[in-house]
Amino acid sequence: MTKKHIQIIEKAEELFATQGYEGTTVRNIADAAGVNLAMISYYFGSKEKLLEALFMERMNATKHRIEAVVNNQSLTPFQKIETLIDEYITRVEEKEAFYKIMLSEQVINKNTVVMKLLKELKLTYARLISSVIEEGQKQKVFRKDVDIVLMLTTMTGTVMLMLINKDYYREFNNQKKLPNPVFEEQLSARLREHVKTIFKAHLGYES
Amino acid sequence: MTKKHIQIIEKAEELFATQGYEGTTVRNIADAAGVNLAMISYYFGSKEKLLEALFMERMNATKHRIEAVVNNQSLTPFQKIETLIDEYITRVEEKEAFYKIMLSEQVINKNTVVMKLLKELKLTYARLISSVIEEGQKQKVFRKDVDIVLMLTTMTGTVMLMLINKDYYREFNNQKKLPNPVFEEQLSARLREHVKTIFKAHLGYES
Amino acid sequence: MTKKHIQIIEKAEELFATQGYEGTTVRNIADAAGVNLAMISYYFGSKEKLLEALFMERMNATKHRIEAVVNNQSLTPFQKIETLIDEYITRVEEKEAFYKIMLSEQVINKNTVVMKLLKELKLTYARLISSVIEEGQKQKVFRKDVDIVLMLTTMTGTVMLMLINKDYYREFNNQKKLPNPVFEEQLSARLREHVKTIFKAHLGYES
Amino acid sequence: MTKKHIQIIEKAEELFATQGYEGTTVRNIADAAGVNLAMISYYFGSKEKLLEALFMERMNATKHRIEAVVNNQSLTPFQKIETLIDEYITRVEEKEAFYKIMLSEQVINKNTVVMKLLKELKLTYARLISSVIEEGQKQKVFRKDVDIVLMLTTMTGTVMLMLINKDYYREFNNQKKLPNPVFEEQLSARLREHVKTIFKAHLGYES
DNA sequence: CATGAATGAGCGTTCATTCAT
DNA sequence: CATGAATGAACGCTCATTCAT
Repeated sequence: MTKKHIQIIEKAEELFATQGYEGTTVRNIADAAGVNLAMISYYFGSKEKLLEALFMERMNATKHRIEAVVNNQSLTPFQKIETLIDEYITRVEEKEAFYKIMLSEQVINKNTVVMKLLKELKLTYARLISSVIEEGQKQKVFRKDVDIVLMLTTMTGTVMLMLINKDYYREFNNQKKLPNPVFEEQLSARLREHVKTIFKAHLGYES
Repeated sequence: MTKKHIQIIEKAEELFATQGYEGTTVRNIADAAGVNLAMISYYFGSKEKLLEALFMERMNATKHRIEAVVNNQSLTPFQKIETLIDEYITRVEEKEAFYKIMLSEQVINKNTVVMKLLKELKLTYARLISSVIEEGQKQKVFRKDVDIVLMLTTMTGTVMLMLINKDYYREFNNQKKLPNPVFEEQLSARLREHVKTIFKAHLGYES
Repeated sequence: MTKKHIQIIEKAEELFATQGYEGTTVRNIADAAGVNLAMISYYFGSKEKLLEALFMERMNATKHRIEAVVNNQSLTPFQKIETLIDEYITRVEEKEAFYKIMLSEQVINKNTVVMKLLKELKLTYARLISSVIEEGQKQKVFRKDVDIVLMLTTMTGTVMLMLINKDYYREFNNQKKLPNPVFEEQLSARLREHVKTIFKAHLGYES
Repeated sequence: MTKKHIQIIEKAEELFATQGYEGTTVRNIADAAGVNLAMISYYFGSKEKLLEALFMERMNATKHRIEAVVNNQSLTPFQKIETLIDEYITRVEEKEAFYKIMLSEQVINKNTVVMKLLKELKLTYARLISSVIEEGQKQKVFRKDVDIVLMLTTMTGTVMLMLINKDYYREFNNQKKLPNPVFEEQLSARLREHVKTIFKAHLGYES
């Protein structure tokens, strides 16, 4: 990964998120990254491969973070769940653009390499969470009948939809005048609490 | 609305959902709808206007349904909320393609006519729900501190993400062999219950 | 020639003059004339044939006017020339649009029916003028060596270029504030005198 | 200006002159110039911009020629006028195609960049000529009341109309059998003499 | 004669990609 | 590895014309 590789990936991420994959031209990316147009094909092979590279990069980081939490022996199942929720929301906040692309790409269910990678990640993610849930069930702190995917769907769904509806949330709640960082922080806190509350109810534990 | 208008809109809906708006060509739509390429411009003016027509059509229907529920004097606030959840999920199940397009378009936050319509609809929707909530609060069956948008975000988020992750839900739960209609029905029921449970907890009422 | 025929021809004339033949669409004409789009093809056969009809109409009128002057036994050759100049300029002033189209069409030297008609008219015109010149030469009031086409070229060239450069003429001579009818009248008078002076010098007669 | 740029401009010039701007397709030009279709947009941005480039190129050359004559201190006003007439006719003979396009474009008085450039050039041209005339008037070799634009209109009109009526001139004068170069040379000489004679009469000088 | 609906052909333009240097 | 020039393919759209009614 040279410096230019990273520059290109970052600008591509930004543009794919704001204009869509199809709506972004290789020229757009080259211009934004300040590199020669032909370089993108040379470095990554194609526009599609650039998207793959971007996904690989971001998804690997995500995977490592999750594993770190799940394998952290010093945390109780309950703590792991709460940490995972926090980690997830933090990650989305840090990489908004990437998560928008991920969402878009999932809607358009093409049979691409990216989609296969994504599907694998999702299964891996669910299995890791599953192990945490089972750990909690053994310890009798979680309910028996937990629908993991449904629960994850609610988490990702809530966070994703909030991501794309942030402005509208702000408008509806008359918080347009609030400085952006303050609004973001408040929203983040509320979102975390909201998701955690849902999880608690669903898993049956009490904080 | 002639027959061909409808044909074109329906095929466009399908293709926009599966390939994205940008990923779908006017030729794709013309071929799928079995009409001449020029017809689409002839009828709708442009590809963009076709999308607008599609949104107008679908959003109007949605709006009327919601209003019917909210204005139904024979329902208690609690019943209205449950009916709205059911209506929403039913609507998404009926018009999967359209809701996928809506999701995609929201990610790419362009300043188009469609986006303006959508924003208006969302605000209208929230305001109607808001009136139901207030009604319930007056009757002291709902909590005082309810975050309407957050709640709606959870509902739409869960339903939307389930829409695009259905296959993966099935795979994770080893339900690949289940006949599709059965799976769909089970999922639908579970989803409705799940969302209603979250709402109950959030609004503070007991069924 | 029904009323609608004339309406169409007149609007077509206007549009062809201001937008060019290629730049004008059949729809433009139909809209401007307030008739159904398909009627133009039905009445005239095609866009090209409409242009032909327009040319036939205008050129016939022109031919009759010229013949009337040339065959007017009560005029001297000198009077005939002066009358022809006046008639020509009057005609151009009356039918500006048509003369613009004629000019445009001559530049694009396509082998169309229109062009053949136009060439014939030009030859007929030149032959009629020629007969007047010869008449004058026999009466020894005109020079022997007269280049008829060159002379006609100067007349039509001056009048045509003035037609398309009128505004610029006005601007250069600081007559922008002059009311349009006044400007037009002055210009017309000056143009007539100018062309007549050139003819006098060329033909060798004195007024 | 690369070789291909020039190739494209020259072929475009030819085609615009013979088929009109609207009547010429970008594909026509690409084929004629032996370049890829996309090259034209790649080099010039658009068909319109190609026309602009063509005008810029030709008009600059024209302007420089005129200025060289007007500023030539060794020439008397009378010589300048005669030289300008010769230069103009030579230029038109050399760049027939371009002058045809210029004429066509002026008829269709669109508000394009090209038209603005052209209007400027015409004013500049008139002002330069004007300075020569004034020079001659001070030296009392030219008349006091000279209508510069009318005079220029006659010159350009005569030359332009001769340009598009050359064949017809030949036919009327029974010179069809004359070899083309001979005809062209004779016509050129006659045209020059003709225009100069008109100017002499108008300006009042004697050669 | 009159017309709304329809269409094949072709328009100018843009795209991701390639390749000689 | 780096790049300006180039390109085939496809894009959305408009055109004059046709035809069933």
